[in-house]
Amino acid sequence: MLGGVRFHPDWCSMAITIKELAEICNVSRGTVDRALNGRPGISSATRERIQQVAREYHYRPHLIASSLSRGKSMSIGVVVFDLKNRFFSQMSNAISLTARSHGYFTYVSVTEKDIESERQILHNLASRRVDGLIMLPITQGKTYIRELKELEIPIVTVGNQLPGIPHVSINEFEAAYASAEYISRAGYRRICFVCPPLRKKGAQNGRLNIVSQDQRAQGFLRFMEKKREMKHEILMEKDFSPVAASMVRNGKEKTAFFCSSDVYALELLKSFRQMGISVPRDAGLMGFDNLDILTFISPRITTVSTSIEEVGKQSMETLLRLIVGEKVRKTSYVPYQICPGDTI
Amino acid sequence: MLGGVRFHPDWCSMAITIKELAEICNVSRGTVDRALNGRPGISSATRERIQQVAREYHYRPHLIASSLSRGKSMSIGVVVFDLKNRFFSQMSNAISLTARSHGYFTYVSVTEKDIESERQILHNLASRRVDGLIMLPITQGKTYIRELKELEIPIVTVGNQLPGIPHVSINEFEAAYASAEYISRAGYRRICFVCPPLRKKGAQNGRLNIVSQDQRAQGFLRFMEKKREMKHEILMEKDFSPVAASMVRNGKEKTAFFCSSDVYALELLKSFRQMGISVPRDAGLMGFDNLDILTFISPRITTVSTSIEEVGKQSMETLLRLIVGEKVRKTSYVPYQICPGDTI
DNA sequence: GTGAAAGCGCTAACAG
DNA sequence: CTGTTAGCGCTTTCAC
Repeated sequence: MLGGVRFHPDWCSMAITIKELAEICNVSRGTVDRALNGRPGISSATRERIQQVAREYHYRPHLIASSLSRGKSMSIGVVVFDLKNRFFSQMSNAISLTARSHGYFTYVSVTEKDIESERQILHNLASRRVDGLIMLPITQGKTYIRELKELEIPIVTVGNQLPGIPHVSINEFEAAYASAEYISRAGYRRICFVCPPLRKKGAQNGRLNIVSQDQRAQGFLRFMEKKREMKHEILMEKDFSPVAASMVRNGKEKTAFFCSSDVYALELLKSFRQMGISVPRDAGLMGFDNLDILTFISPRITTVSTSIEEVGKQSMETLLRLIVGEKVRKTSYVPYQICPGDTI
Repeated sequence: MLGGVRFHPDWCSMAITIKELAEICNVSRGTVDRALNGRPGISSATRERIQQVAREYHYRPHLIASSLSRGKSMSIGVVVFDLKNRFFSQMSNAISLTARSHGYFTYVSVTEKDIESERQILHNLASRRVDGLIMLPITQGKTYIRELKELEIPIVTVGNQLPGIPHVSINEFEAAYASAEYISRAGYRRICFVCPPLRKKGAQNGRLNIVSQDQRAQGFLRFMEKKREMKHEILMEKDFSPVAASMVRNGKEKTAFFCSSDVYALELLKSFRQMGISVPRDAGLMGFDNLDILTFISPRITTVSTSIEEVGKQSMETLLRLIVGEKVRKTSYVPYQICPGDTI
């Protein structure tokens, strides 16, 4: 490009810049900017002439330069455990769509439940100057929250909560409470709550964030406090199936297994089947999340629908509000719904 | 920050820049750059001093500025139909992980099988100057491929193929051929191939890319050509379940339904159950993809495992090779494996 | 309505 | 070993 002149639109393979366009059109860069970005203060004649030339030369705006200059990257970071879990992928899907409809693109990254990875990802995203962050934190604790605040980036959490940081999720507590109530109404006198090991102090120095699971447990327990006449247990072994099976075999009353996730319910159903225990004949079963794979399972597992797409959408909308400086509610709840099935 | 001086590390909330660090340390920006980015030509004494100050002031590199200056964004675009489909989300998960292990972050965006969205996304990502692109194209055709080439960005496709563009996937043709063979060996004399409507010229002007599904069909047909004594049909109605059911009821021979996706197999199994048709007693059933939800389904559906994570990983690795300018194979195949189940 | 110029924060080539 | 300087491509302010 000697002398700063381009001879043919398709001649040179390198991307054309605003500066070159300016030279070609014999105007200043400012004018090109006005023409291409719909800014005022330009005659429609020159505007169209410039737009025409830009098209001919396949001009492509350089969003990195633009970001640097405007101090906005138009990108947001999404940080989740992984995308294998349907819950997270469906949510990311909704986030990505909502973001794009507002001109934002999403960096999606997965922590694999590793605290150090999470830290690195967050810092990297901060360095990339994302305009906001939606995260499902695995970490918790004061130090961690301070670290997040020091990023000075608008953050919305989903799933697990972090005190002082805006949060979108279903009302886990209420949903679990209502589910227990639902089971009780169905006539069961004994409920066993199946959940992953909570407050596992050992792993990763007890910093793992399991607030969400914990709230489900709390909701369940609250209902049980009200219904003193009912029996309840909590099963949080890693290998819960054999224990559950022996409860079914040795218990006098028919037990309903209320699982804090559909995944556990599926596990249990599978093991029960292998052991010759029939659901709901020998035991009740209820899940949580209404994963879409349930439609293929028979018997239809009773569960709680948590409209995960809505969580994704609302978290993004909340984040956008934070980005433009509006105040937002610290916690927004998305509706849940009990989905009757054949197992309760 | 009057006079360009910062008094306290924690005093000012705005991020500190390399220029300010230079002033504080009484060195030049070049030296700070050398210290912070491990470049040679600096004494370890000043390096450590600068690093120390950078830490005190919570210096955070500005990757946007860095990208602009170096002409590399260290980000790559991932473009898929959606993340609801397990296939895509598992792949994106692997891509994201592999990318990060090489310092790249991934913009994940979903087209929802809309040609116009796909175009917009690609152009936006190009404007963001992603260093590479992994995509599962919905579009096909010469014009489209030219458009992709004009982006002048390294591209790797997965799933659907595009002539002339590097591609990573399983060998659909071979896998389908082998599956048909497997079914035949199991003693079936009649196979019905269930797939989505191929060559659907109507929708989106026939530009929809269904190469992947097509290759599965071709593999099936090739085997059938060899085995003239066997009967075969192809079922590609939208509402295939009733048709399949009537085939089971009216056919003289036991039919195996070979579905081009586990999703169809699941659908069929469900409908069959509702209609009192038992698998594999009344009909055989084979799927494709080995979706992980199959472990929860009984009977265990016979299927083909396509190690989708491997596709994600390899596509990213191929892309990285393209980015550094290495030559790559136009097509790399990832191994497939037949997963015996109880339905064939 | 248009032009000129000073950034945005970092990199890299060159001079000392 | 360290400093200087000219970009990277776009935005924005202020003159004219």
